[in-house]
Amino acid sequence: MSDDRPDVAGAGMSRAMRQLWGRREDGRRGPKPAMSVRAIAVEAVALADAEGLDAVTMAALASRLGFTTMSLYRYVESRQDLLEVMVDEAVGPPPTLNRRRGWRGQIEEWAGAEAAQFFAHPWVFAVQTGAPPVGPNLVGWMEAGFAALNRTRLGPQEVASSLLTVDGYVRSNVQLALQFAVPGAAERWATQLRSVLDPDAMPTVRIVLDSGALEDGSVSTEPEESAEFGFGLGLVLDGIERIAARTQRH
Amino acid sequence: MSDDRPDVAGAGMSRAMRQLWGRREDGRRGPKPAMSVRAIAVEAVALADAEGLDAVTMAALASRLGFTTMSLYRYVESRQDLLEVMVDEAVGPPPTLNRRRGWRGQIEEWAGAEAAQFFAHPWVFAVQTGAPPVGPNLVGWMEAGFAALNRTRLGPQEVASSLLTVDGYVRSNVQLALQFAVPGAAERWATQLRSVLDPDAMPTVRIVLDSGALEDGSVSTEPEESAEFGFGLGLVLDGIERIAARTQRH
DNA sequence: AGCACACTGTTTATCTTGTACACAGATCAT
DNA sequence: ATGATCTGTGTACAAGATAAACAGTGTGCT
Repeated sequence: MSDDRPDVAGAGMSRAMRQLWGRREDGRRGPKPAMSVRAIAVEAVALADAEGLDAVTMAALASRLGFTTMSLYRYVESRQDLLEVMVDEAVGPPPTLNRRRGWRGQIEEWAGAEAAQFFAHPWVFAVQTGAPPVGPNLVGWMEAGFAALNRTRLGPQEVASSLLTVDGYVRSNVQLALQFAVPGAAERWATQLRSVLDPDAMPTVRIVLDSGALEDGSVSTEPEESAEFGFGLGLVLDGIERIAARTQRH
Repeated sequence: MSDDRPDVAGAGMSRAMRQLWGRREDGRRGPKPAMSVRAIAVEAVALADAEGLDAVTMAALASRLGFTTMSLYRYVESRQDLLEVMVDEAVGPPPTLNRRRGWRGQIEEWAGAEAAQFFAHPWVFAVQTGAPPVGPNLVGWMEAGFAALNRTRLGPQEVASSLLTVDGYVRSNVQLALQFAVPGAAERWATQLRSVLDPDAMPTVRIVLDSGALEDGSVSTEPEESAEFGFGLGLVLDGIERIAARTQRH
C-alpha cells in the first residue's frame, strides 16, 4: 500500500484528509468516484446545521446524497474521520485580515470571525478530536493568526502560545454563550441553583447570581457585538500587548 | 409526582443531581437502595480513568458494581445523566485557597488545581454538556473562584467574565497539552503538516513549525510547572489586573 | 396486625447504529 | 485484450442504550 509510505505527502493522515489537501492518489484505475470528500462534507455540515450532530448518521447522510450507506466508506474511513472532515469544512477558509490594521486589530478580526463560525455551527464543539487538527482550513486559520501576531516582537514560541490563548478564549466564550442562548436557559439555571444553594456555604455565587450578571442579556447570544466578548478578549490582548512590549525577538 | 413541583429544592435537575446535593427524597417506602449515585460515580470515574470514556458502558459499569445493567437506571436517568454526574465527581471538591495570598495568587492556585484535575481525568473534555453545569462540586469551584476575584474592585459582572476567561484558558491549554502528550504526537503532527504544506501559501506556520515551538517539550505534559501554562495565564491575569485597577465597584 | 402502595433490582426484548465482508461491474496499465 | 484495481451495493452482524413488565420488600396507615 503506497498509502503508508512515510515519505509521501500527507503520510499518516486519513485518505479523506489527504484528498482535502488536494493531493492526488497514486493508482488511478477503476471507475471514477461519483462523489468527493468535499461534497460529502458540505452535505454533512448542512445536515448537522439543520438537525444537529446526532442526526448525522452514516445512513441519513448517504440517503441525502442518494447513495447507499456503505458507499461513504469509500471516501471516509469511519464516522470519526467524517466528523473531523466536517469540522474543517465548517470553520471554512480563514478570513482575509485587513492589512491596514495593526496586529491587535487583526487579531480582533480573527477572533470575531472565529466566533461567528462557531455560532453558525455549534455542533463543532461536540466533535471530539483526539489529535491536533490537520485540515487545510484549520491550518489556514493558524496561518492567518500567526501572521498577525508575527507583526509583534514576539518570538515563534510566544506567537504560538498567544494564538492558542486567544483561540481558547473564543471557544470557551462562545460555548458558554451557546448554552445560555436557549431562551430561558439562564433563568432556569439560576433558579435551579438558588433552590439548592446553601447561602452560608456559597455566599459569593449567590451574590453574582443575584447581581443578574448571568441573566439572559449579559452573556450575549450574538458573536462579536457582545460586550462580554469584547471585554474578555481585551483582557487577553492587553496581556499579549504587555509581553510584546518588553520582549526581544528571539 | 412531587419530583416535578417547581418550587421544591432541586427542581428541574435530574434525580441524580438532586441526590448529589444531599436533598432527601419524599416518599421513603420500599427497599433501601443498595447503591448510591456517588458510589456509582466513583466507580465510573475509576473505569474512565483506567480504560477511557468509551469503556464506560452501562453494562460494563453495572457489572463492575456487581449489579445488572438496568439497575443503574434506578439511580441515573440516562447515560448522559451519568456522564454529567461523573464530571462533577471527577473535578472533585474545590481547593481551599491560601488566605494569605492576594487574589492573583489565589487565582493562580485555582487555575493550577483545575488543570491538575483535568490532567488526572482527561476524558472530562469528551463529555458534552448541553446546559450550564449544576453539580455541587462544579458550583463549589465557581464559589472559590468568585470569592478570590471578589477581593478585587471588580463588579459581579466582571468577576463572572474574568473567571470564565481563566477557566476557558485552563481548559483549552490542558486540552491541547493532552493532545501533544501522547509520545511522538507533536513530531508526527509536525511531519504531517510539513509533508503537505505549501511553503509559499503558508509561510508563517512553517516558521513556527521550524522554530520547534510546538515540539515535544514546549507544550508541557505537566500541569502547573509548565512555563507555557504560566505564560498564558499571566497574560490573562495581567489583563484582569489592569481592568481591576481602573474599575469602580458597581 | 394487616394491607396497599411505593420502591427496589431483574429479566427480556427491541431499536438504532456503525461497520466488516464479499460481490458485480467499470476502467485503465501493460 | 486482460487482469489488477477501484467503484458502489447488499447482506449481516455486533455493540449498546433503554423501554416494559415483573416479583420481591419494606413503610405508613388503618
